[in-house]
Amino acid sequence: MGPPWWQAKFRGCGYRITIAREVILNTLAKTEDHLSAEDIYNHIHTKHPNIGLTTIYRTLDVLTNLGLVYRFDFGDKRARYELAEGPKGAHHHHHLVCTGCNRVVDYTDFIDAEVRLLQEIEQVLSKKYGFKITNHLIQFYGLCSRCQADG
Amino acid sequence: MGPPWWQAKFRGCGYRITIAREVILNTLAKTEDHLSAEDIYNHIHTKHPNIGLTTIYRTLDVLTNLGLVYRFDFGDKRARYELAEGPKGAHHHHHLVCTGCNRVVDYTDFIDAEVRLLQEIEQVLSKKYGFKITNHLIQFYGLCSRCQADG
DNA sequence: AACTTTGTTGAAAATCGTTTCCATTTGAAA
DNA sequence: TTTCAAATGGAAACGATTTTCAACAAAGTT
Repeated sequence: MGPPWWQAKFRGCGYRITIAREVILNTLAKTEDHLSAEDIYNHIHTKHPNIGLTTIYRTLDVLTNLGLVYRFDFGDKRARYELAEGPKGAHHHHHLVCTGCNRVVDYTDFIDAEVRLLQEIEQVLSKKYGFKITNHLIQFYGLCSRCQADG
Repeated sequence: MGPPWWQAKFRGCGYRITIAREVILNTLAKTEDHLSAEDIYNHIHTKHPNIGLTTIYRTLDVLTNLGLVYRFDFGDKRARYELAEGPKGAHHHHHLVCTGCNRVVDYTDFIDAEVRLLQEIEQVLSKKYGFKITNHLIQFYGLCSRCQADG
């Protein structure tokens, strides 16, 4: 197998491939969670004490701009990141967010119907408002069973 | 006509009706824009120099918790607020956000289809994940015509 | 009317995720 | 290797939002 799948995309944009970037990307690839910049820092720090938090923020910016990573806001005042689907990346999903404890559930139910409708809408909106639509966001908010119980 | 429609909801929760709250609510009711806390402060400040920014933040919290106001994040690092539909409030809509200039377009196209699908999904997700769903968010992101032109 | 309880307020200070600055290091093309 | 823009870490700056705290005001209670 050749070099990691994302390196091509990297080179094409004048970006360099560095250890920090590789480590950060791998961290995101290996988790199911929705990590914040600091989460990533903590995951990495033992093995790579020389990678600073600033670099993580900068790298996440780059990755987001490249479309390799999605940035989310789940209401807990910090950005959270998720690998966009790569070759064998996670399947497309949306989020169900608990407003009580900020837990996030990924769901794929109805994804097809959602995406189908979204594409239809995108087409209409593009034309009507002259937007070039690149992305969409769907999230549901509510209370998870535990938070309902806690009152 | 009786007292403003929202006062009932207010009293029922032990909240008091104050000038600040009335002014802030009226400001939101009179605009088409998506105002930030500071925007509201600026709108108000000439006529009500005694209403501080802190009060605005606090009031917006209260209004959001009461469900009278929705809080949005359009990616410009500050919360923006919009009156929830009241008696003759704005009709239900979703947002189209320009990632270039952060302009926001309200659209109502397909709203019925969107809401219908969302309700279906909500029902399934509620059951499957034990969530009590209270809210949803749909947004499209892209470049407005002006920002496309600017390259 | 005086008192009490409790919600509300403004100003200033604190918080905290994120960015910026800047001197130094590093990747990769020539 | 030489070269040079890109990338980095640490410290300082930023900026929206929250917290603190003492003063205030609205309803109820005597």
